[in-house]
Amino acid sequence: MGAGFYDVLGREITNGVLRPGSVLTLEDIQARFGISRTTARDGVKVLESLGLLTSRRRVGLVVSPRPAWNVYAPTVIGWRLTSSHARQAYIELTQLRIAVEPEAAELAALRRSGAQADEALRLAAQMRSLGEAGRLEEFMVADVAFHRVVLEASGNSMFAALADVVAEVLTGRTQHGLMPETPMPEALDAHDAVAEAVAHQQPDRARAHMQFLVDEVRAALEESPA
Amino acid sequence: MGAGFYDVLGREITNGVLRPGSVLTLEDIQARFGISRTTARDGVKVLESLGLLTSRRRVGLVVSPRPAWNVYAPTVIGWRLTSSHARQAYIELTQLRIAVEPEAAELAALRRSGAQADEALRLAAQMRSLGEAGRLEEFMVADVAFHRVVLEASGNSMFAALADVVAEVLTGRTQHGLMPETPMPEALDAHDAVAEAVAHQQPDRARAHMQFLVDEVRAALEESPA
DNA sequence: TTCGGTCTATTGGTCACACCTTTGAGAGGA
DNA sequence: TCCTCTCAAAGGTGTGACCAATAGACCGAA
Repeated sequence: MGAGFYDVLGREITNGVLRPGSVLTLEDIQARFGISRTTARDGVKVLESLGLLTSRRRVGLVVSPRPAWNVYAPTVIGWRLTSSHARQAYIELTQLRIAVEPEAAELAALRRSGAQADEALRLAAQMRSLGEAGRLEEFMVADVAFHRVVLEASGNSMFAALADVVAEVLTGRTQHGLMPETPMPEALDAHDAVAEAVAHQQPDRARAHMQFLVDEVRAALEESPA
Repeated sequence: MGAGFYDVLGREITNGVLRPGSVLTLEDIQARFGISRTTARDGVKVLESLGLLTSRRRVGLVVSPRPAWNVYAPTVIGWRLTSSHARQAYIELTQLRIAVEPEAAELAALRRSGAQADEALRLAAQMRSLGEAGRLEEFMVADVAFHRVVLEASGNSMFAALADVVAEVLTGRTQHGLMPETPMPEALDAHDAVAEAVAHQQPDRARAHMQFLVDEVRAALEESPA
């Protein structure tokens, strides 16, 4: 894990070890990681474009305040999810998911391609059989794929870009006790209903059933320990 | 406008002039912009971290497919909004806003600080007086500030990060005919209601009135020409 | 004393050049 | 036909030099 040295710095910043306002210099970085100026600047450039740093002449590299971070960049999401504030990150991602998925389902019902409709139906059916058979591992894979199809079918690239985020949340939910582990029958029904509504181009129904699904998540989120 | 050469390339990619799969080389870039390899690599590094490019040895710099783009990065949003597909970008941003703001309002009612409550009330009142006086320029400023406060008060950094996006959408809405230009009385009432609900910590009410506001936007979006 | 301009050391920004590392693709043999 | 081996093309890294901006110290006039 960890591609380059910038990975280390990125983690330290998102983790809070390097607090906003802290100042580094290229020389610090070169010395610390035993790399050349060229390489150090490369990494800094990345962190800069992720909103974690700003470089100022005669000053150095200043750690940016949290509101400046690109919290939607996959790299940053990854760092946050493996930091000591992972739980908070999961909660925020889940809230985002709750907000977006019903809207995405509605749009998907309007814009989905034929292939996407088939895929949604297929995955919903697969979820049912895997869920009822108790094959949880494979169930989760199908679940992730299902939500990805819906998000992509929305035709909105900003929703589609959240597919990985939702995958992350669905995969990690059990680790944080934010969701029931065993798929509940009503959830299976709701997935079916969403798939059918998307396939039959019924936006309101698609939204309603997806709303049901995320409301379950919301409830689990609210009753989970702070 | 346009910070460095990477700005030009970023625009060409998001615009579709440089299509996904196209291949550049560092030498191409150096020659085209008359810059050194170091500088060229700096820019490439940025475009890479925005998901617009991937560099592969022995091949060059390959323009990434659209799903790989970091469409939430402020830079990319800016490029898309000034590209020839600006309208599509606006629509997507607006849909995102529609999805997120009701949820943010609900959370804001639970988590807002005292100062944020005061600010929301103040801005709502200001919107009313400015709106009724027909001072549209200043009205829009207050409107933007209002929505920013709510998003920030949600306590979710991913919602807060959308404040600039919403500002962009609100500012640019008249240019795209996606919203009525004159603030309608019901909208003023709804803003007031959201502010009060947030101040009095009534999450359901806050959500409902924000929902009313974005439903107006949704309606305008649906009846606008494709 | 206070304000404003100037001067300078510090730090990032750019450049040229050399060398290392990876890898696609073609040459050549089994 | 298929596999392997080689090689050149491209990005990746390192070095040292110099340019450009600027925070902060310094100094002088009001």
